[in-house]
Amino acid sequence: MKIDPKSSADLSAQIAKAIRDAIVSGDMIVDERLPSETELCDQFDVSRSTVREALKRLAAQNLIRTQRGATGGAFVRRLSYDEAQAQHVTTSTLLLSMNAVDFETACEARFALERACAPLCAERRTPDNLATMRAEIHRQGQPGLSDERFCDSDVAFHRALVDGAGNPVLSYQLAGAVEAMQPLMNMITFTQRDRDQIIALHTQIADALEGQDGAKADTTLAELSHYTLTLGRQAMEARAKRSNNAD
Amino acid sequence: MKIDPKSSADLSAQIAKAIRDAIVSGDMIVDERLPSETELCDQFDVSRSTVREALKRLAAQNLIRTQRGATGGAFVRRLSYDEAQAQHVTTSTLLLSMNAVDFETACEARFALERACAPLCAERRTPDNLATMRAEIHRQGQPGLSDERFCDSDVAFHRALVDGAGNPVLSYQLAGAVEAMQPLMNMITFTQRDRDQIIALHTQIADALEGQDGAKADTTLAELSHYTLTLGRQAMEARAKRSNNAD
DNA sequence: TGCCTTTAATTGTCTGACATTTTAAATCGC
DNA sequence: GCGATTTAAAATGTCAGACAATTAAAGGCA
Repeated sequence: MKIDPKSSADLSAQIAKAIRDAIVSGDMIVDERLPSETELCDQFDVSRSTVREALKRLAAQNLIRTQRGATGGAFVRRLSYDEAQAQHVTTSTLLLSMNAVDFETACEARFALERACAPLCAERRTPDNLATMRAEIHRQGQPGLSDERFCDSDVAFHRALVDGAGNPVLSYQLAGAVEAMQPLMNMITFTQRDRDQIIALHTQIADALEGQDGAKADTTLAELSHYTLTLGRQAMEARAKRSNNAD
Repeated sequence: MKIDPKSSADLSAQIAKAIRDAIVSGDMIVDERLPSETELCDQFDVSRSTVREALKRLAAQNLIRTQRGATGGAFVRRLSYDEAQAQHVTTSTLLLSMNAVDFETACEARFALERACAPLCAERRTPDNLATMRAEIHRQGQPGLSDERFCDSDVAFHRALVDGAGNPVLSYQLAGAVEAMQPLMNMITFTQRDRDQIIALHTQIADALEGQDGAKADTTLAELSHYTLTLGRQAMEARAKRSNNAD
């Protein structure tokens, strides 16, 4: 583990990279202890502050955990699905908001990926998955539900669908697409008619999955995708109109 | 922007979280300058080392960039697709390796997602996309190509397919699934017969996409998925046998 | 043996200093 | 007055040393 003395980058960034490479390449395994801060100072010939900044960088990426005390130190951390997912959702959300991704692009990506789960979910969905979907559908029909809560429930419904595929890697990958859409969905005002329509489609999807009819689930998802796209377009137009009037 | 004095977590982690929340929520916008380190010391009532550790955490997540000099400081950074993708690939790869995800799960996820791109790609693929695919197919057929290079080319082919859907969000999401599979694929030894088979399927896929036949592309991808799964199973069995013999 | 104290190792935080980089202001020469 | 040069100031990057807090192990005592 060495750093390039000619590089112009921050020392802490170089050191973090060196250690990260060791972890990603498998040179360091899960729960292995890194050298103590003092030892790292000697190894890289830098001060303790610099080493600490490097370690904080790794900690921010969930690559290490630290423990105080006599047998403490920094340890390679096992990246859990939940953490990876949370990280992925944050990154995806930021990516969409910072790059002004339009509703249609995000929506297309989300439903394309989600439809990929439909056949697997139809095959493997558990009673638990179905119960979650039914519960969310019920929640979506409750009067007085705010648009934001309606969206929350929508996300929960779709996550149940994705989880129903019984493939944690798939769930992890899709969480980014589904959850990152939420801020965009929150721009939409759902009329009662919109909600009824969406609930009807959700019910059809749940029915199809319960009946293990993957093809039906897929076509209904396509319908839902199309409908959501229409709602999104209307919302964006209304938004554009409002901002024009405001000028 | 405040931190909880009762929290037991590291101060630098708390400060990083406070700033991160401000960025993610949109309170701070792209290219906005954060207070200087000295100002942050005053705001949070901590030392400069602590503030710096917090800033390094944010830098590690590509949320800020820093600049030295009189008008320098830390600025909210626009997260680019490339960075987000690189981050996503690293996380996905680590997730798979650290959690000993089996070949079948990863393979299933990858092809399910990839098949989601097929119809879009058939519709929108550019001559450029097709040229890349053909070039990679040609590369895959060259004699003396190492297994690793063959895998590289395989990934490049599939990335061209994904990019052909013309949806950057989709490309970003799928990069994680496709690239993270590579270490697992690298465990496979591809015989000449395996390669011929894969090349034939790749050619069929490219033909289907060129002819804008999404359904054909999809079914061929399904075939390829099945075939890859078989190869993976064989490789895992061979590996298990070897490790048994080694005992 | 079992409980308590001490000790050592390690990370967390603070303080102060100096180096480096970059911009803006001040100065100088004309 | 204007352009070039010098200087100053502001900011991050790095270093050194100190002390606090935490934890586990070693040692001591009944």
